[in-house]
Amino acid sequence: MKNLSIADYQALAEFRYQIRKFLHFSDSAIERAGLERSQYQLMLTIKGMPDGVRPRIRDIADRMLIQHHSAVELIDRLETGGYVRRERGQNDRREVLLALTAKGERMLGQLALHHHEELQNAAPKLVGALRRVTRERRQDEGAPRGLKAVSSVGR
Amino acid sequence: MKNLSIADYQALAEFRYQIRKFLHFSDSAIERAGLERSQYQLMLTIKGMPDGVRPRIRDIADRMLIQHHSAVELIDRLETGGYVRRERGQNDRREVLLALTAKGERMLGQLALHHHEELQNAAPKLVGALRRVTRERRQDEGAPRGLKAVSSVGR
DNA sequence: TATTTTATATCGGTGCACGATATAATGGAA
DNA sequence: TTCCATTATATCGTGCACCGATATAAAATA
Repeated sequence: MKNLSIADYQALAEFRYQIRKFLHFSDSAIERAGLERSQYQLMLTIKGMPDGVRPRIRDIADRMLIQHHSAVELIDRLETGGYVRRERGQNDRREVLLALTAKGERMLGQLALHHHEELQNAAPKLVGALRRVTRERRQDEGAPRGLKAVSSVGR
Repeated sequence: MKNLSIADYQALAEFRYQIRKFLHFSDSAIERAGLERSQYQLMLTIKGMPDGVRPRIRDIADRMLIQHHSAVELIDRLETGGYVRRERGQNDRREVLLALTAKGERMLGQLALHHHEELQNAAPKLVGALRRVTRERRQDEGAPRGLKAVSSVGR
């Protein structure tokens, strides 16, 4: 079985760090807005559907890679907060079709914009970390930057 | 205030989906190995330290972007499982220096290799999604692929 | 009509992370 | 030396995300 080099471990660690940093940013932005962690992503998932498709709970669960009953719980809270609307399917009355309310649209708009801006900054480091993992380096990306968060280690 | 286009929302949603997919893969690989979600990352964080640095709990917490007492809990469970070793600092006896045990090294090696392989597949889509968010398209990446997980929507 | 399948919902439990707080060693300041 | 602020780690109780098991109800099929 092939083994990884120290550089590989460092690259993997760096990639996880970059993901965590982005999600950490995301979490605090969402929390400041008064939402829960996954509520933003569920709204984004609705909004990101092709064209004007009204997703069912099943579709949301698939896209978020969670069990449908986990999606149900999230949607319960989103509906309570007035961000999302449930509507029974016309043809198939088992279905629940989802849509953002006006309030949901506004909130999602703000948060998504904030995330979009952050990603303009964060993307290069994420891409760089991925390149390091796949060893697909390019000149213009330079060497891996030092582990800033633990620069205090030299004690 | 500038607004985002539908394509922007779709790009953001796609990026979140790709991250979730990777983390979902990660979670199941880790669970199959009998570990908890963050235990792998903590071990990886130790291993990914520059040179032979023995990190303190403080360093781990900084690098994982969690509170130090959250790191303490994780390390408690890792130590119980025999993956990580605590050692009091010589100079400063408040410090706890961490190291992987042989068992920890073996486990981390397997998991990291598995992750490394997966990233060879996943990286292009992640990079593509990031490019779409930053509008930095390149010809060889093609248009955003359809939302596979919800292809069932056309019902 | 009876049975199976599909869609959503409910319940109880686990892991991750947090805030508040405690313990204990260190480093200065008086 | 004594006192106090700082730093490092640990403990306790809490909330959210997600899960497995199970329930309800509509639809599809036999």
